[in-house]
Amino acid sequence: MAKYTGLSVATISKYINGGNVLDSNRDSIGEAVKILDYKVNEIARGLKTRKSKTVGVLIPKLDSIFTTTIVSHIEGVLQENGYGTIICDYRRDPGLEAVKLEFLLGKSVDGIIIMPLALEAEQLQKIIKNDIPVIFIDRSVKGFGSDVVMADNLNASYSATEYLITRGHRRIGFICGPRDIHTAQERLKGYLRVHGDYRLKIDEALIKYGDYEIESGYNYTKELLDILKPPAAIFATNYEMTIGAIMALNERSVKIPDEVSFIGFDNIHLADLVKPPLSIVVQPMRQIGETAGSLMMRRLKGDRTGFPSIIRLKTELLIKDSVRDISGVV
Amino acid sequence: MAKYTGLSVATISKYINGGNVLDSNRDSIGEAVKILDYKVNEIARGLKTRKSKTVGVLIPKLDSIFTTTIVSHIEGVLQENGYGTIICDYRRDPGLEAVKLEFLLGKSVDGIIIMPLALEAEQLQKIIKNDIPVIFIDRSVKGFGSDVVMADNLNASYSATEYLITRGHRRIGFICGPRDIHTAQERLKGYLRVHGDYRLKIDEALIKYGDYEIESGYNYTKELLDILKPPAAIFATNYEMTIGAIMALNERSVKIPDEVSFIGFDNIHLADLVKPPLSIVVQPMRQIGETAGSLMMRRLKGDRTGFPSIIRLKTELLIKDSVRDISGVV
DNA sequence: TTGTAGGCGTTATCAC
DNA sequence: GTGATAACGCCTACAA
Repeated sequence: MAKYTGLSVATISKYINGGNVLDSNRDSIGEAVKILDYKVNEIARGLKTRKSKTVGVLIPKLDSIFTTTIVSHIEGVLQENGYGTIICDYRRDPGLEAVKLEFLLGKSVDGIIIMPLALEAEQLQKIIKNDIPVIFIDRSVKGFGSDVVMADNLNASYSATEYLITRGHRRIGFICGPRDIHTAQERLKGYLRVHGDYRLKIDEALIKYGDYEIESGYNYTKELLDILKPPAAIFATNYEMTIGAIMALNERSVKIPDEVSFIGFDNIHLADLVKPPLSIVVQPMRQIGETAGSLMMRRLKGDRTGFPSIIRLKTELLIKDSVRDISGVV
Repeated sequence: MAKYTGLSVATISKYINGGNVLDSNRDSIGEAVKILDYKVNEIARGLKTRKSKTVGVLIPKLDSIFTTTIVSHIEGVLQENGYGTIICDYRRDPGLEAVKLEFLLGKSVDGIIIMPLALEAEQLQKIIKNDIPVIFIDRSVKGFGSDVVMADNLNASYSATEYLITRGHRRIGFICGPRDIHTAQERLKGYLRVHGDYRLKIDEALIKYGDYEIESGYNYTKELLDILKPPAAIFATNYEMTIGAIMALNERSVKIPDEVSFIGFDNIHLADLVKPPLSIVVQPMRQIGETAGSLMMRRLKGDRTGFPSIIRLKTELLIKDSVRDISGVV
């Protein structure tokens, strides 16, 4: 480039980075760019600026529509801002989680967005020595103060359960996630709190701790159906377990909502796929992704306003036909 | 590092890259690595070696389980080989498709895996001037000779249709993908060929060209139900359109398989979610991903055996209860 | 406004 | 086996 135009690399660098250059030179450089099909070498630039214009996204699994939808929107926001996204999937493997995080850092990402599983604050602290922005999505890491973008899981669960209660249901089966996962804890809290608020007794037998996988939704639904006094309604608290639950209900030919009322989670398409259409809790995946993306952009620009901010996004309870109103009946 | 150990950078470089170093030096460097928490700067290395140890994956959309499952397995294979993956989603936007491709190249990826949409050979040729390996998945780009890993769409569709035919169905509604997409063309060919092989007439009214989205599955299913002589069976040829079709069938309260037999596509979970369990064509997503990943690794290592190879992976027809056998009845 | 020179962290090529 | 030294392509003082 320098040779072609007869100018120095400094001038050209200025041109590239929008500095002041004589019009005549501007033109000739512009022409050279075309002719030589010049592209800045981001690698070389990164070496100098210590920025890669890339953020890493670390997620538990690429096969969950919840996660990928969020990631997709994060990616969209970053892309608009000239940033690339490296997506890493740690397959819900706590070992891999740390490994991949290091991998990401090794790629010199400028920031990192994590949906953590078993990561601990200490580990994180050690791995991320340089202070690049870290944003958690969906869950946070206890003891590691950083931005978090998540759904308001407690109230999501509260509302859904409340909906069942106000329709006259008293024995509500609750298929919860793992005890050590934050979202699951919150959803459980919602369930418990609404029972308290309505002065209803909790029957521990109705609470099943699954692992957010299809299998456990399937198995625990069956278990719920098999207990002595089976629940009149079942609430599954994530997408996969909702699928599992429906499978079990189908297999047993349990009529929804006549025999059991049901509320599921997460997938809006699911709602209409099943007969009858399912009432579900819908998480604002798009909003989570976009919020995380733009927050990351702000942090990247050095804006630390409100750090660490915990952003809780409202969920929506999509009402369809899977809940029977027995409030009048009772 | 050099300063700390008193050795030259050259020696250290050799150590890092596994060259011969005196045992004593080996130890002192090893110690320095620990103390200084040394990490190779991949950026600087990349600048020198012109390799980023990263491959780009360009996909139409992150929200399709078909795509993400494949990507997940690609990523797994690459990771095992020390390679990173940059995933780019072009949102089924032909404009973005080229943009993101350039973006990927800008990141100096060493190889690129593409699930193309509207990309043309010429464009590709222009964008990818340096000859990094390119592997297509699911579909290829006409006129651009490169490796392709895909499902055997023709036979997948042939078998599914044949299954319907041998069960006595003659009027089979076919919800096809866009005419200009290769997978759709192949699936259509399968449908046509089996009709030929069984000497059955084709009724054009039964073939609907959707766009692989839920909406079109929904609409065309309704259209099929509304024609004068509606089909006895419907075959939807991708995941999204299968969902749409089921929604339409549910909405109309059409009984499967009593009133209409049905075969769907792609999602194994779907099969059991719906009542009755659906017979579906299952694509070997894992295999596609792993094959593409390891093929990429081979190409990256300079092994050009069999280039360009077109790998067609067998699909499976998962038989459940959504097809009625009327062969005896007729 | 433009050019020169030095450096970012690494690898490659020589001598030694 | 080791150490200077020159790249890699870019950015940034600082000097002209």
